Amino acid sequence: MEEAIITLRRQMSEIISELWHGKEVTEQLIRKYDHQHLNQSYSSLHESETHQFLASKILSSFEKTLSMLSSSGFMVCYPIHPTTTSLPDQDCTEQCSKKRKISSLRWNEQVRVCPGRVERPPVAVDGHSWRKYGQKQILGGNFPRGYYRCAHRDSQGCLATKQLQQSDHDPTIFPVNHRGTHTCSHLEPIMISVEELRDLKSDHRHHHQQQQEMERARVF
DNA sequence: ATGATTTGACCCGC
DNA sequence: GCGGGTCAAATCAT
Ligand SMILES: [Zn+2]
Repeated sequence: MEEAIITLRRQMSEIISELWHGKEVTEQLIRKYDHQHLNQSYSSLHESETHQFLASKILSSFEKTLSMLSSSGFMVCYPIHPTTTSLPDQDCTEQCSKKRKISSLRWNEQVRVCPGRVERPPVAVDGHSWRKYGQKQILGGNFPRGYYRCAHRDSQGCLATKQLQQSDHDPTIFPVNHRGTHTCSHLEPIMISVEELRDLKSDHRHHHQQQQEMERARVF
């Protein structure tokens, strides 16, 4: 039983890596289409737009699958990749030596993204799901600072928060300021998903029964 | 219809 | 009053 779960975990992480890969390649494809669209190297503009539309459908299919896994309680971490790395920052140690309780839960990291992915901040690369709740221009910074909180704040009272602000000097660097650690559980949703699976199976049966009955009814 | 993002308003400490 | 952080209504996406 225990072993089966370990095996499942490993298989799931391979599946998730593959999904990330598909998502990434599709993003490359979309960028390529954008480029071609700009240069109008297509004879038909409609054809180009159709390709872009289909590619975006593929992308959202990958993203939907990933988010379904995530909301089912699986850790959907971005796999280690040569062009995308997350470096822990040094100063996370003892700037919090004062009387502050909360500050002990603060740390920084620098997320570097590949040059093609500079437009959108790398919010989900840590495997947690976040909700943006604010954005602000900060003095001396050209890029706005984005404020994110854990998506399970209401459902599980998780108070984890982070701020992202693209670096002015190197736009491929996104310094992240974490505030608070996650108290949300990933195990509970997994248990629930097992229950749901059972329900889904019976629902399916019912659905099939209903369908068969309807087919039968149509025949007669 | 539901859920997520956007964005100006609002709040709080200095 | 000013700058940084959060709220929430309007808007956007699915
Ligand atoms: Zn959390």
